[in-house]
Amino acid sequence: MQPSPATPPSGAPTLQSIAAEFGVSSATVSNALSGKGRVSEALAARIRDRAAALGYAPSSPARALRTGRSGVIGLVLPDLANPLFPRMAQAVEAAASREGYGVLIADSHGEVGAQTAALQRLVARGADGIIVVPRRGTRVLALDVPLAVIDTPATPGNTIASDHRAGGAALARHLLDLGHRALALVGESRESSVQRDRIGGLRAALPDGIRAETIWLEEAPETDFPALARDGITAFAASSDLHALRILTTLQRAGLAVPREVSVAGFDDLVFSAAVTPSLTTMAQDADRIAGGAVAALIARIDGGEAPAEAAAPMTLIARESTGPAPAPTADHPAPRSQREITP
Amino acid sequence: MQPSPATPPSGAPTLQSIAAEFGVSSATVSNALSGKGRVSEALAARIRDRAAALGYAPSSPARALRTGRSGVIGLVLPDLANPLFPRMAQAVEAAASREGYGVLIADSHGEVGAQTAALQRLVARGADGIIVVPRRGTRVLALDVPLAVIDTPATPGNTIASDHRAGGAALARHLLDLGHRALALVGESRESSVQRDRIGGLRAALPDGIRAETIWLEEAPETDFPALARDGITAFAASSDLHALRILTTLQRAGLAVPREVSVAGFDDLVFSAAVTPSLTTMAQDADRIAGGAVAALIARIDGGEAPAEAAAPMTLIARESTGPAPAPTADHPAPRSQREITP
DNA sequence: GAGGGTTGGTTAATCGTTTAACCTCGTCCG
DNA sequence: CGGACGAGGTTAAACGATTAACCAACCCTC
Repeated sequence: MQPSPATPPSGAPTLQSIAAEFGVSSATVSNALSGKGRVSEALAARIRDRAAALGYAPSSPARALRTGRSGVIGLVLPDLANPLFPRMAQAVEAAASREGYGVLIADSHGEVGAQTAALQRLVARGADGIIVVPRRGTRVLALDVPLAVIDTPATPGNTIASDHRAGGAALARHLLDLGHRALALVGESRESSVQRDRIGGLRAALPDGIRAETIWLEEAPETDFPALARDGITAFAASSDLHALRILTTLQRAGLAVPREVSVAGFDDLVFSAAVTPSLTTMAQDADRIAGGAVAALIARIDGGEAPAEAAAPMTLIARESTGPAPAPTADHPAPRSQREITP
Repeated sequence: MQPSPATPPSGAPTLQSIAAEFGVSSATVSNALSGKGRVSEALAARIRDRAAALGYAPSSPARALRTGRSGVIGLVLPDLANPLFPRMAQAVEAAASREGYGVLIADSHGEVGAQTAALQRLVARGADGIIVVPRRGTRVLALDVPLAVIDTPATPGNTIASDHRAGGAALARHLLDLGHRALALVGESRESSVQRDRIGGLRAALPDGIRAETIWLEEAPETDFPALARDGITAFAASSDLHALRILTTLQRAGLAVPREVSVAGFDDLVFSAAVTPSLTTMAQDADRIAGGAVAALIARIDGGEAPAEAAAPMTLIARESTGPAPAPTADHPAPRSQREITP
């Protein structure tokens, strides 16, 4: 009984329709394709060929119903419009599909309530596990579904994240090395643990005697950056390239030369960062590594094992044109004395 | 027989477990919850209460298997890292979840092969339909699954899109109204039908006698924008805010005042466009409308009907600081004579 | 030449929901 | 009082894949 050319009665081929062509049972076809049961190699080969020719794909609902696994993971993001997250989404999608998983997205639109709602929707849709990038310092409620959280190493419940603190420190060192002794550290909101870590890392790496002004834009939205520069600040380090860009263009507009007179640096190496003039110096996250780690941890959890916690991924400095040597101190703005200089 | 407090034997509640509590059949519970069959209102109410209390959610694989509908749509994007698409993804997700659908994403990473591969993965995962934002002028292959395409009105097979051509024309008019008579139209690639339409719309709206230089960055990546400005160009219109930003910062760096000496405008109102100084004038897409239209059309197709084709959504001009009146012509750069001025 | 092992399958149950078809009362009407 | 009817359920079959349990040959060995 050879395969009849007859297409399956209607729609997509199923195990049954293929089985009927060969006059065998559907279990045999299943076994042949999965290589699990006992099927003669000859028959198995013919079945595989035929299945391939028909473009057979197992019905995922049927498989999901039987096995209890949907092969889909959920991804909850605070705000897709924020340029940082698409990068993460892209990396997660790539990592997941490499592992044979699909990705169901949910945007919590920045609202805390929507975040939990999104989680539940994803669970209801049958996600095997969920990756959450929590909104500003939100604690993710424990759910009875495997979870992986991308936040900061410091956050309890965090699965994997960039070492934002070390990243901040490295950026601080970069600026110190360039001779800057008066910096402005610009964040948006203290409530974001990521931003707290970045700014905190920057601060902590600055020795005493260095002038450092911390500005939270949420609290001081009208900050006059050019005025700060004229007041002696020679470098701005922002917690995001978006703010760095804002600072950069504002300084440029005010006639200040970047990086000759003032340096500017940010975080995350956003799409535009390389495109602007001067191109932005930035601390980049290794999105692929973070996403890969999150996906791996999540899958491990789905498969029952505990996740091998790899907490902090290093960030890397991308030094571009927007940072340069600190300008020579003028009489107007003497260099602040650092402790290092005082104690020889 | 009242509901026993006993939780269902294991895991999530099912129709059966609830039915058992009430001593009725699972069909009755199904009917009570869906309001379809014949169930006494009293019993139905008790069942609904209990289901709500238990947090019952129907198993989506089971439902999908039975009904042939997964309640999930796929979204294929060319490149999530490109800031234009997340906006669209966000709007699609919002519209879809409003309609009770989940969104499965797939990033084709700009590769044409990956685009078809992504489509097939999504179909295999059981997507009821797919929304595609095709990569630069790629024709989407016909699949046996409902499709909605977001490209340009001109593209065959397109479902819905912004009227990029009219948007270009409107932007051109804005610049003409400001007195500009020498423009540079800057696109990235001719292969993108969206960009062709935008630049084409700009060109077409310019009367004879207006100087207009079209620049495709893919072909002339080293274009010297400040030189163009010094050569008499007073306005740059870019097919994307990303390029507009690049032009803006390059001009600023070169010491040209925007918009006093040169105007710059772009498309899409990307995240950073309002944040830079000067803020960017831009032609914005109505992402919610496009996404909503695409989702509606797709669902209509899924439900068997033909989609009500609403082809072109208008774009809206967001005039900000980066465009202003054309500078008074100097002896060095006399205003080109427009036909309008010649024939009174 | 009977028992044991191996090979190559088949049968049937199961996952949870939906839905058409059927059944069993009680009621009402002619 | 017999039959029709409606209200309120129940039964059972499907959807398609997986998998444990079973079974029929056949081969080999003692």
